Amino acid sequence: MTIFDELKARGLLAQLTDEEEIKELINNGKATFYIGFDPTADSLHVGHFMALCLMKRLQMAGNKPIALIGGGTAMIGDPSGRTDMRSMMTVETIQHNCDCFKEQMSKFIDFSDGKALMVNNADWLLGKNYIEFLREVGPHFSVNNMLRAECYKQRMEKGLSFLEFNYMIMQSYDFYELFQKYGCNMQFGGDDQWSNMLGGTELIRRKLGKDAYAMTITLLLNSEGKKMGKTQKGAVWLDPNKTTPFEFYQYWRNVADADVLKCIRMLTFLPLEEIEKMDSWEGSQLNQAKEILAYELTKLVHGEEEAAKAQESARALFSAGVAADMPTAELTEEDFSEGSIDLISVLCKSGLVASRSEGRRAIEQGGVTVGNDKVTDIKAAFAKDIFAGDGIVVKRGKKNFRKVVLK
RNA sequence: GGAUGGAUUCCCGAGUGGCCAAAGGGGACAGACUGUAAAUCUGCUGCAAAUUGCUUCGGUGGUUCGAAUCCACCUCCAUCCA
Repeated sequence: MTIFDELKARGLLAQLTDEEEIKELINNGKATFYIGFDPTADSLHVGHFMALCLMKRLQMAGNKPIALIGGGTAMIGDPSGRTDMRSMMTVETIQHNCDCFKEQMSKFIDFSDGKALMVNNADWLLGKNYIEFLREVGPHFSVNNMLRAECYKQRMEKGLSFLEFNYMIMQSYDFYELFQKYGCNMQFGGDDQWSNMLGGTELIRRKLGKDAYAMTITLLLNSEGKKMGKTQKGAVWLDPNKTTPFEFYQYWRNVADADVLKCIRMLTFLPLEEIEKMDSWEGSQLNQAKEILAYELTKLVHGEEEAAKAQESARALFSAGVAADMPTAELTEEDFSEGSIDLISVLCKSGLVASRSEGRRAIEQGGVTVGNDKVTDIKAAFAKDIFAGDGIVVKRGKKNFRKVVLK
């Protein structure tokens, strides 16, 4: 099976500028392609992960990836897919984020021996002179056309600043620059990037009279049409310090039935034949598929050892209620008065609830378990010795728990 | 620069002098049912020393016994005019 057919079978391909040409290039390892990542946070998240996987797949097929870090474009802020304006980031933050991105990416992509490149568009964008730049690219963009682009259309009602309006031009220039410098003939990205990417191919054609190609990958949406990889607490991060391997595992363990197969297909490297078998699974059997999905992804991001640990913990916790490797919270002597501590304090100190009011509520509604006992008395207090040694498992709801130990 | 309309809790959105910690919906959280899913039903959703107190309706100041609500100035946003 060719790489192109595989990408297609996995449902990754969304829009392509020239299907035949792109097929020819990537199947024969003749593509030098880039994907841009704007350093808007200090860690990559699940959305980036798809792009990294795509890079990896194409690299394995002999193509050369260029990871572009948007140290320059992040100064502008991409309005695509946004209904409000991004807050501007300071130069220092952007630089810090760039460094973090670099480190994380090297774990996925093989940058040795020039098999892949990493560049930062700050290197060529920041030094630009405004007037010169305008004369260089300005004539090739039609404002009329730009306003028709989907990414701006959505913003016409809510408002779009001139700053953000320029984002497309910057991204287009990146492609142009990479095309000339590295012979980069293709750009990939999320489907929301389509209009920005077309800006690049257009610019190359107009300025150089050459062809370049663009292809977008399907955005990973859940069955409700929302972007996956987001929780109410924010994104699901790849950095284990921001999202622990266990949390990461649980995120995928808990996806909706309707989304499991799609996720396995799009995100894992499992052979397609194997995935086809799962396609007929129904009902509670899908639970197995979720376990596979969670395990595979945790393995890709955090390594086999962490994945195994997360899986074990999850199994143990949900069947027996205790696991060897689980989030732990420590109490100190000062937390106790006269040798005991009240339950609301325990919930707060362990980070299971954000405020005492929330803790009180959780207890009143019967959502709190200490050890194996449900506790509904908000005044309940516990003696020091039950936290001694291995400590005791405190749960809020079914999926939030901490082992609470006396230090 | 001018005219008009706006800014309310996580989001949308009601409230236009006391009965307002602020309707309704969404989301989130907890419970029941389940398969760590979905749907459904119930509860709940500012903070705390919790039948009470404290802080909150873009910002600052003012009027008033009392302000999300009235006045002044400011900031930001949208629409139209230039």
